[in-house]
Amino acid sequence: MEAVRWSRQLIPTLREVPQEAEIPSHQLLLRAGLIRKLGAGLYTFLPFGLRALRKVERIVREEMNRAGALEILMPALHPKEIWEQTGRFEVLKDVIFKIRDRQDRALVLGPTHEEIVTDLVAHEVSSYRQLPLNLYQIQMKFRDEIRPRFGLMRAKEFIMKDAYSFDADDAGADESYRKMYDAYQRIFRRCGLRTKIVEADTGAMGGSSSHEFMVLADAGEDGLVECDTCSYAANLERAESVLRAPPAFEGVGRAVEKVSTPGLRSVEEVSGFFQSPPSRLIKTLIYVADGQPVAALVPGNRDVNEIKLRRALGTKTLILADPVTIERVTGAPVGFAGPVGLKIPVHADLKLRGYRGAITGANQADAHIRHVDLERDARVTAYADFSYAMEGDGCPRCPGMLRTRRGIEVGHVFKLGTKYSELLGAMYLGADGQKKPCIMGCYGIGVTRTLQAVIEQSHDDQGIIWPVPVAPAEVEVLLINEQHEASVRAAEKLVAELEEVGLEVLYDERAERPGVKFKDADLLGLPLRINVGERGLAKGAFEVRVRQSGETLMIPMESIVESICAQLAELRRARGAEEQG
RNA sequence: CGGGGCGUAGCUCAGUCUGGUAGAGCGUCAGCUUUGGGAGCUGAAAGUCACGCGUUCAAAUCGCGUCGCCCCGACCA
Repeated sequence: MEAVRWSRQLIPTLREVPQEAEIPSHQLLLRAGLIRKLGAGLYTFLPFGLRALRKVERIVREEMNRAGALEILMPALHPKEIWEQTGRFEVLKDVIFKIRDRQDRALVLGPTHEEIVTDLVAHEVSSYRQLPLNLYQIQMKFRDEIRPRFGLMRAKEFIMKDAYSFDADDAGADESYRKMYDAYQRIFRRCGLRTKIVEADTGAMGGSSSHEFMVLADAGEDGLVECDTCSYAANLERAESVLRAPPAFEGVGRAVEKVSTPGLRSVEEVSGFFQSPPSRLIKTLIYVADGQPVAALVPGNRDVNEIKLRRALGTKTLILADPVTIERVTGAPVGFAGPVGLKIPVHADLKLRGYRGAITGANQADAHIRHVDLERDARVTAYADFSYAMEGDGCPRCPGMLRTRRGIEVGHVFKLGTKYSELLGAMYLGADGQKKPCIMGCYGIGVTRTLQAVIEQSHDDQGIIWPVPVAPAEVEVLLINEQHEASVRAAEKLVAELEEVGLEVLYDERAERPGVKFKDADLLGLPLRINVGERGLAKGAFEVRVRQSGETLMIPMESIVESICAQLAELRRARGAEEQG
């Protein structure tokens, strides 16, 4: 095989940080010459970016196959009708790219494939003997994101591995789910990623149970909580939490008192005026749920989690009321709503249970009331958990405390039930002769996002530090002086020997100064680098530099291949061990 | 969609307030020199100053409009 020579490759490294990139992984993808932008959320993979991507894909394939899933490839273009059959064209209309062919037929660019795979199975599966079945593909998805950002992290088109399981009964579906859950752990571990598995909301997908695989990173787009004591962890959209002790405020037992608060609308303004912590306020938000106004109450220091609130209310739609509605419902302009005397249903967050001595709006312009005892003074329709969990809240499962983190969602597994199989007719005939819908699960991995997450989690201020299994090549041979003939001969022989034992080698023989090549090597971040120069040759040795640790070793020329293989094995092993811990 | 920022050479940016005909560093090309952490010297190429309309004797610079990109928010599988 012809050696991969840097001078014959396209690895356009950048000395400076491109203006377009904010977070480390995005900057490094560009600076290391792995990707280039075409437009917002649209990227070209350059040769070395593609090599790393293929490595991730290979790991995903191997583990999916090992778990018994079958690879297929579905179309990216879908007739619009199939999306209308499940009602998801309406649900997803904002993110679906819609196009028309020359016959003016409506098509969409597939944002996901539940409908397509279910339609396939509806046609091809008819007996319980064909189940369980798990079909997957690795393919480009298209989503008209509201805001693409951070390079590959949230793009308009991205590569996804999506798998869909079909089972005859719940026990089988649970087993399929578990297999995928296990496979995902193996996949991310092999990619060198530390992931946190969290309970998640099922969102537009529908279904019952769901877990997300999160890569912890400050630049992550998702919030999550984890318990410092037990294994509880959840996406912030879903996270439950408890207040250990109801707060005790002064003024408990006294009668409600109206206080003039001209122009003070926000929690900050009001709590400042009363010299009270924001948690003492009861924040009252007016929503319109399925067309009906409702009040939602949360402690003043917390925000309403609308996903949890909608679930608690059991409504399809939930939007914050407009100022006109608020004034009509509360009798006061925005900023002075309170639960006392409201004529609409009042839903209170669980953390407000037992709130006494609280402050809230008076439902009258420029006035608040204090000494409010929620039970005594207001008619609360129902209590439910619909505020966002916060750092320091109690764990819902144990006496521990919750911490908040940020993460990148790289994988998501769902139990879907029979929603799609019923709508699209994916039925099978059971042993009992009964026709039943397949029980489905779906399982996604953002492949391109995973690649970026690896970089986000594994870099230093000099560049990328590739985990061996996903590195675009395993070893870089760096020729220090391309005009020194003995060095050239030694380097080329070395490259040939390394390739002989099956290693992937990048040979930097460019006519550049050593410093340039060193900097580029650190930036590109291949696990091991061998410097070939006069200094080492004089001692009959090669200088090996380990990217991760930064340590430099002098290895005798005769044992170099053996040493490199051993060190790569060690690097793989160390990463794996880290995962166990 | 709301808020903010930006758009000048391949990249990073100055010049815009106060209008006078295009700049720097890096990169590229040629040559010399140099070769262990982004060298030095000499020379060269390279920009319809995002686009359009307007104001003006004169527009990168002022006005209006459009497009693109980035960030924050809302949203999100």
